[in-house]
Amino acid sequence: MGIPTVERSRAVEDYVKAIHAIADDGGDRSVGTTALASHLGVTPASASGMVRKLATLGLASSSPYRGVTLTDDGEGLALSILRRHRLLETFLAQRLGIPWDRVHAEAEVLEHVLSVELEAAIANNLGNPDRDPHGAPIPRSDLTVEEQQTFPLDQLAEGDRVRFVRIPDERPEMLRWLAERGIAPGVEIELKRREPFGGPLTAAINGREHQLGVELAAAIRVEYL
Amino acid sequence: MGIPTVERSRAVEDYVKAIHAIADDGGDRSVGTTALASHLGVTPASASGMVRKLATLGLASSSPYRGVTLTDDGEGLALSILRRHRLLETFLAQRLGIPWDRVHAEAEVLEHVLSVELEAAIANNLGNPDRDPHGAPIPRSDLTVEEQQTFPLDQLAEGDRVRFVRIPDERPEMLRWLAERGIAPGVEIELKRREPFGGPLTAAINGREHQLGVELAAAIRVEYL
DNA sequence: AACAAGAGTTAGGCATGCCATAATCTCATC
DNA sequence: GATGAGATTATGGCATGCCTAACTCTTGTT
Ligand SMILES: [Mn+2]
Ligand SMILES: [Mn+2]
Ligand SMILES: [Mn+2]
Ligand SMILES: [Mn+2]
Repeated sequence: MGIPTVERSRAVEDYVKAIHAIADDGGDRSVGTTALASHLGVTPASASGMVRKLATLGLASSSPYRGVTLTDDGEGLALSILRRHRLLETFLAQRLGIPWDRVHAEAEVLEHVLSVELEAAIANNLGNPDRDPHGAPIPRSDLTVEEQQTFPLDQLAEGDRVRFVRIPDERPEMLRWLAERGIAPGVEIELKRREPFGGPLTAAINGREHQLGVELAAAIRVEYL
Repeated sequence: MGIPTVERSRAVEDYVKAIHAIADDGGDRSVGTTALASHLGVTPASASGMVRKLATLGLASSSPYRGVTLTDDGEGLALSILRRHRLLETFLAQRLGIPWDRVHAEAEVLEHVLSVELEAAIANNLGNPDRDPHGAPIPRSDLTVEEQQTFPLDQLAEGDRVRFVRIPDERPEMLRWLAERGIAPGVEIELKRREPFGGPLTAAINGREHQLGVELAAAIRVEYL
């Protein structure tokens, strides 16, 4: 633990964030070098080197050939970056009217530069929001996160009625497609039909029917009502 | 001219800004390497090297041993950074309630990272302000700047009545001292007395008399009513 | 139990970027 | 035309982060 006083390079922060992200959706096991590397678009050798560095910085621990795990410090750093990222996205969308498909790219840069004071001011200005524009939970200032069980829309059965919870923020085209149709976290969705063989899903949303491709349906996370 | 599309390092931007700043208050002549170096806290050798680099980037032109001048491109870059800086200061102070003595440090970092879109959104959100919290003019989006003649408060004669126009943003203590007394750009000032030998000035501001040290009085720029 | 394939690591380098010291050079002035 | 302040060059150091090539583990299969 401990308040991050040290200067952390952008690369270090992005690696830590990546390790956190990969571990998180693979159910918390340790992260492989290759997965990490491909996530960041570098070679495994590079990732391996950086992992060693993260270890000396006390951010990760890795037994060679066994994968990486974040230390408590590393986990804290990851969460604090995630907090800044999501607060920024929320602020940009809500206060500056930046479309939700573009806030991610901006936040990706600003997250590495935001001062503690500014982070606090933004959180305060927004009334300490729980979720970012894409429905992702914003880590609280004590770095706890509300966990919630969600399901990908493509696993529903016909007739299921659910609420749209969240969607990844990295795919602008998807976000734009949804925005054009007024589909955003919070709306109710009823699954009408699903075509076999990777066919589209038909869903009723806001009183209209929409055809959702499999990729999209897999990206949309929902909760049961 | 031309829209800055290329990646410019933070150092490059700060050098250009420094050249602009030094040239600007010395009445536009070319800037010496040593002055530039000491302004940035590096050795003349380093500044010399960077100046050569700025020249290859088309941002500055320098005849060796004769000092540096910004090219039109360089001037444009300087002004655009200045615009971002001052928009940021205004935004932070006005929308996020950051005290005016702290906005400078934040802006100093963010100015290098702000996207064009965000700059526009901020300007728009603020209603395209003319001046930052310290009274400095904000370059317009076409990079023109309103020039205005001002005088340092310490050059006034007893009895002069003036308006506080601006104050440098780099000295937090000064700013805090002023803020505590409700003295900010826009207020009227009447010079009551000046003590000789570098003594303080007595000025009536907001219906109260204040003793202003020489340094402070020299930093405060005013216009005649 | 041996082995191959895949995952991971190490070694060696390269590129960028920025700055410093030391030595040298230039130019304006006396 | 000597001098000294200012400027430049030559070298080198350090920090970052990436790559390729070659090697070593680990593990699942046979
Ligand atoms: Mn990032
Ligand atoms: Mn998001
Ligand atoms: Mn700066
Ligand atoms: Mn200012």
